[in-house]
Amino acid sequence: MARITGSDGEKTEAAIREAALRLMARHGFDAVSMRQLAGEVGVQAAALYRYFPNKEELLHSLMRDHMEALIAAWEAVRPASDDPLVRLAAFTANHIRFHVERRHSTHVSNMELRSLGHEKLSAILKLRTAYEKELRQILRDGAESGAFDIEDTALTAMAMIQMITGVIVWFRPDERLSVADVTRKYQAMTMRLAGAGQMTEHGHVYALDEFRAG
Amino acid sequence: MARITGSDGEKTEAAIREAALRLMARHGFDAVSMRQLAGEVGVQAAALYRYFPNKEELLHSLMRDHMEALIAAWEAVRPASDDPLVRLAAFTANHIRFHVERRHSTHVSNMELRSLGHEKLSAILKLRTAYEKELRQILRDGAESGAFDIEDTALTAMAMIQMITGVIVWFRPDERLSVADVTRKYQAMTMRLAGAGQMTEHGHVYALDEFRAG
DNA sequence: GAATTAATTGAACGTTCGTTTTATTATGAC
DNA sequence: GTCATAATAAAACGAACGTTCAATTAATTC
Repeated sequence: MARITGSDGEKTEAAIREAALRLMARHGFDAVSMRQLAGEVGVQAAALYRYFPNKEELLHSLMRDHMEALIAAWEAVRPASDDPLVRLAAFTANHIRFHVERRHSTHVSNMELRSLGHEKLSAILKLRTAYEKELRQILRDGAESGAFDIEDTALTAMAMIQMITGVIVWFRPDERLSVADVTRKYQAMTMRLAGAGQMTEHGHVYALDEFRAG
Repeated sequence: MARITGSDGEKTEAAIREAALRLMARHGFDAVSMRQLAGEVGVQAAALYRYFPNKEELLHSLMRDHMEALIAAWEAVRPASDDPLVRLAAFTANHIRFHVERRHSTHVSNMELRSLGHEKLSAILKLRTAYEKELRQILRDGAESGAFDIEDTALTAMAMIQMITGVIVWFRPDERLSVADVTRKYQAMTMRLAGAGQMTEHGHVYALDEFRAG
């Protein structure tokens, strides 16, 4: 036997990606075999090689998609305003929303970098650096304009990103807090880290609904 | 051939632990084979089974050691003072020093939890929770006494831990910043997150040398 | 210096891995 | 309907995996 009734290339590829993210997020890249992945999709292992030349390419493709989607999501909501507070609030909200919605691909992208070869690793890190640069620029602008009070912008940017990415470690959407709650609280914390504390006292921009909802 | 001149059980076990941490931190638990590990130690794979009954037990042992050492390190430097600022500064300094000094075991302990079975995972998480509870208590005491201004202590504690643990992602001890520099800057950031900003303006306790040096 | 114990080797076990090859079938175009 | 092609199955490849076991030797004990 070979081709099965109702099979469809595009659907199969999407199913492979989804299953790969889910399985690899839970068990890790190495612990997921091509047979197990194929079984989850309802297909034979050999069929996977019609869509990805090998296992590492599959991982790389998943990670590239993740990073490109993250950057695209940010570019879609990036405020026209040049107010650093508005921009930082928007960045935080977008980052949290994206990572909560894509917890599987976030886990894979954050944990499996070491399973990539040199060139593929560099390609992913390049995207990551470009994204982090956005935050650094916001902080630098805010520090220059006096809106923020920051001792070390590079270090603060790293600390912020680690803090807000960490949401997915403990956050479960069906608990006491909604995504909107968490976003608001993390926005308040990034403002504190940026030294924008004095602005919070008169009910400020970064609590606007557009950033709360993400 | 069998036993080799100069061989010694204790030294071999220590060498196995060290090599396992180094290799697993770099390549991941699954990607390190018992043969590769044995080769790094200068021994045959079968010799490893004299010290650890299997690969999972080895991982569990490494993680348990890591967590117990972390808790012991904190108990050794925990201030007698009940000033929340002093305690938070000490916690931050100890956490950063410990994780920078043990970056390999930190990576393994943070990344390979999913390679543990149910019971072993629970045992490690129990230790982790006990450690995190220390920070939560500091924040709660500070919030009650008015030294801190915190909206959500549990969430703030998680955010803080993620932030300060993240140091090992980017920090390399031979760069522009010393461990003391990084510690001081992260202490300032945890104080901001705790809402203790007003205290920093009169050159406060948490900049004392004992916490800077760790 | 003989007996015992601790430490290790080397070979082997069955299993699973990523991947390739070849054959087979459903689908879409004409 | 025929035909090309896209999609998959089934079987097989060698290599590597974690682990076990019997044999062997260094160190220790008496």
